[in-house]
This record gives sequence, structure tokens and C-alpha cells, in this order.
Amino acid sequence: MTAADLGVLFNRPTLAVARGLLGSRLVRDDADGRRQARRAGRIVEVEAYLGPADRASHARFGETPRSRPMYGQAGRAYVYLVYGMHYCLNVVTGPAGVPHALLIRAVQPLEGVERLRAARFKAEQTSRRSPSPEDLERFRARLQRTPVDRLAAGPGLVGAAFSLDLELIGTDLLDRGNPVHLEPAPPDEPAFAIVTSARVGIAYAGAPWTTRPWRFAIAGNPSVSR
DNA sequence: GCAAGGATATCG
DNA sequence: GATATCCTTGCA
Repeated sequence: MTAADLGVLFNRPTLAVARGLLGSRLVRDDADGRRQARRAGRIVEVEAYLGPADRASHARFGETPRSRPMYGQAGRAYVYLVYGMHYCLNVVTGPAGVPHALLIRAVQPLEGVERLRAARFKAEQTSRRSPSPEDLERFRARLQRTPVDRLAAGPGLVGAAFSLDLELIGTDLLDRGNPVHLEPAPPDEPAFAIVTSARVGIAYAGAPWTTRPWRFAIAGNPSVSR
């Protein structure tokens, strides 16, 4: 899929976009000319939220201050805070006015691995309320032992590793000029199988939403969340 | 197994 | 304004 094709992809129905987004790159590039600062990874797991009918979607209450970004153009970012500590990235899909989105659940690091690790540490340092030096030291030691493939193997971990927060809301992720954006996989990348399953952490939504197979992952990829 | 933290939505 | 809940993580 070429760069122009991401724009084409996002004109398709949300569940098709979910499949097409797998393998694409999530990129953060804060380079200022002197300094190299690129972080990038392969998107290996996403979940689709097809609100407002979808009772698991943040759009289930209709258009509210929080859900408003989901009503915007396809390709924009919707970021939310869960459990008071983790920032989760969604890519808006569907035409304007239709609040569909894809939650980026896991990314396989490809570039800037040490920058991703440093960002994980910084997130821990700043998000917890005054963590003790001992806690931080334990965290650092564990982080050093964390395999590269597990650095962004969960939605909150993606947020931490790519330094995402609410300021990102509304960013056009299809614009490669933005520090945080999406890029297509290189054309020579091997094909992969896709596995589907039920979405995670939505028991409150009730049937039939809890069992919809709207979680998509690259089969066998070591960075998929557990 | 469970506590952590804060924004959000909904009630009074 | 008060309260229940949450698209999670890491450690006991």
C-alpha cells in the first residue's frame, strides 16, 4: 500500500479500514533538523468502535464534549484517558458526522527503540503521583529487561511509548508533516494472516456488543497484547 | 488477585 | 456538587 493509499483506505467502511490499518506504521518524529528523533512501529492490533449504536463506544451517549472528535473527519486522532492514567489513541473513521473509530491496541517497535523505552520511563515518572525513587528504580530495571516487542504491547503502553496525550486530539494522522502520523507499510512487506476476537474491557456494554469480533490482530505477532 | 488516578457522564 | 464508572497496567 502506497502513501496515497492510506487516504483511499480511510474512505472504506470502518471494519475494512481496521484490517487495512494492520501493518501500517505509527510514527512520531520530533526531529528539529539537528536532532534525530524518529520513533516508529508496526500497528499489529486494533479494535473497532461503531457508535453511537455500539454500546461499547464512547459515542454511545451521542455527541458530548468527549466524543465530539469521533464525529470529525476520517484519519483524525481521538485520544482519551482511561483509569486516570493511560492515554489511548484512536483513529477516527467513517464520514464526518458518523462517530466510528479504531483503537490502536498494540504496536511493534521498528525505529527509535531506545526513544520508545525512554518515553515509557518518562510516562511512569510523570503520570504516577510522586513515585518514590525506589519505585522508579525498580521500574527502570524492569524496563531494561522488557523485550523490544513488548514496549508498546497494549493501548496504554502505545500512549506512553509515543508520548501521546489529549493535546493530540484532532490531529490529522494522514498528514506526514505532523509529528505524529501514519505511514503505509513498504510494498515489499510479507503478507500476514489476521485473527479476530471479541473486544477487551467492555463487559458493561452487554450483548450483543461484548461478543462482536471487532478486535483485529496480526496472527502470531509477538507484540499483540495479552 | 487488586489498587492506582482523573476525566466523564449522570444523577440529585 | 456528588458519585459510579471506566476501550488498563503492574505489582502484591
